[in-house]
Amino acid sequence: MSTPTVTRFAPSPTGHLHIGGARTALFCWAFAQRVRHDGAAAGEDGRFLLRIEDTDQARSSEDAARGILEDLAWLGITWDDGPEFVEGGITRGGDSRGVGPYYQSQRRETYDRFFEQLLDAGLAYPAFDTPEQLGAMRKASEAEKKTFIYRQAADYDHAAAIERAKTEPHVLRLKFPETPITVNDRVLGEVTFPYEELDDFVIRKQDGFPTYHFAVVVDDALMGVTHVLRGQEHLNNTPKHIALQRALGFDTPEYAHMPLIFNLDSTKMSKRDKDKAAKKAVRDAKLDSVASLIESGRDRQPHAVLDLTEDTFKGWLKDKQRQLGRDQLVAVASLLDLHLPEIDVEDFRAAGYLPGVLCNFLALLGWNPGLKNEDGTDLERFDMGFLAEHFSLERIGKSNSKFDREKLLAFNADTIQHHMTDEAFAAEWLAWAERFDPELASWGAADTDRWATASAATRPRAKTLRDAKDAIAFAWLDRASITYDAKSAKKHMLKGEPSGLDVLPKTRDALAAIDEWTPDAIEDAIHRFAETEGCGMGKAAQPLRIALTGAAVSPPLGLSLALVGKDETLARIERCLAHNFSPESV
RNA sequence: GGCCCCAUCGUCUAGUCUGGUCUAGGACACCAGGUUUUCAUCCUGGUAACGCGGGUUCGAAUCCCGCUGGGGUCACCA
Repeated sequence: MSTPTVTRFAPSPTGHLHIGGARTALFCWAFAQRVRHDGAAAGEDGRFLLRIEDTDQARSSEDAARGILEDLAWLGITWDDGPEFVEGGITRGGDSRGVGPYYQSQRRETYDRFFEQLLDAGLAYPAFDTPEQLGAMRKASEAEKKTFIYRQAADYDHAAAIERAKTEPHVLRLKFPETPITVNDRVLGEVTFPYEELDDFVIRKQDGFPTYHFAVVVDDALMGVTHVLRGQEHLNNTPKHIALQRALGFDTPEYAHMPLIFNLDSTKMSKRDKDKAAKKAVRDAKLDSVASLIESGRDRQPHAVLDLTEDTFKGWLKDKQRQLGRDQLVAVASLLDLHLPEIDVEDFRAAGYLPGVLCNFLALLGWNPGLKNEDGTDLERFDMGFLAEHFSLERIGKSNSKFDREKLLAFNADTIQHHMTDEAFAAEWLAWAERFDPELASWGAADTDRWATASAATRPRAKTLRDAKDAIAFAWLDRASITYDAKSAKKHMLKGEPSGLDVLPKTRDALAAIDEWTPDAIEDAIHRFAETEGCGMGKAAQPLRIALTGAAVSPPLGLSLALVGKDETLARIERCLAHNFSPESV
């Protein structure tokens, strides 16, 4: 077998997986999959590698790394090489090629070896400038309206510096070769950077850890990465990486820099957006204390807001910079009935989006299959398998795109409503609830038949797994607390001859006579009733809906009544009949 | 500000490499009708774009130049 084509995704574990990172990972995955798919017969392999870039000691965490692995797994993005992750009997990652470890913090000796090599060859050198000195140099350059470029001093004495480095804190810098560097990008074409713009950047920090630039180049080379797909924000880093590869004697991989993703209003999609939205909502509601916030959401659980002190809260409100924790933001949002913008993969998951839909939509941001459907419309709905077969660098666009949540929502709704069976939906919905709505999950698990009915009733109306509950909220209503919507009651209960109130008792009797309380039997009974009564479906159905839910809206009656149960249905009808619907009272 | 990248409907985009078949197509959103026992769905129709200015050419959304606009980047972060 020939040398495999290897792509890699290398997140730094400083938080959840950002939606932009998810797209990068998706493209890397798809590219490797395509090679594997097309090259299988020829003995070629495509591999997707995952590496954790935790060289920033202060900001990295094991929890974050674990979270990113989970997010990727949920999306359906599998990695061939990398941290091992076992879930549902499926193992992702592992070190079958023996090029690990995949945490950069565990690769220190490797980096040290290459630092040594560079130092011996005089291609890298110790530098002793303090942050203060560097700051002053930058300031001086800025005063001259020039970009600060760090260069080795003309009288630099390498041997002396090496000696001095034995006892003094220092960083290592690359002696940048005096030549322009051309990046041959698979998306953007040839891009040349003049030597004058490139400086002797730091490759080893004072704490001994490699900088990103160094680690990424060494690891990519040693791990056999052949194709580097990353965001366009890295384009300016590429000449540095190429210079390093040359100094170290590595091959330069293929590069493909992809366009960036922004919010609809052109701002960056940032974790901060959520905090901003919450802050604005709290201010708009003129709530200036935790107590008033909890008061405003009276009937909701305060959850994590409770651990907020008044001081913290007030400080947060006043200070643009200060941010609340994730759980606290969620709590604030739920108290205010506020929809926070989804930024991280986890946000979309919590909001009830399907992973396949998210990937589909993400793939369309910057890539397009360029194919048509049979009816002549553009092909834009596809699954992971399609991506694995059709993804190509050539069809990646060059311009940035904006993330339109409306379209994502439309895709998600379409999939739930038109491309999913009730059974599949029931399973997905329950899995979602287990993670994000335990109360709903236990209600669902308690009665399988009822859950199936609930799923069948709500699926054709649900846009997300989260909003699925809305359409059948009446199932949980406490009978005594049902209030009848005045407008609907007037229209469907009082108007006409006969009025809804006249028909309802007879409808009740018809229902009471049903033996087998199933959606179909109920639906049949109501239809037969309307026919024999000659009153039309509207006259039979709408009063029932009002009795059941308090308003004239519900899923199809068979499903709605089956969901509520026979006894409860009849009880709600009785309560409704006992209610005073006189014109004055409604 | 220096350097670098980009530029088709409000948004995602097809078309650009290989100029004519583009009075620029699709999707989402929006508007107007229609179907339906409510809601949701569904069907039909509609509004809406080649940033500007120069070239090249018989002919330019497509090629070239300039301008404008947008973005990225200038750390001992990644």
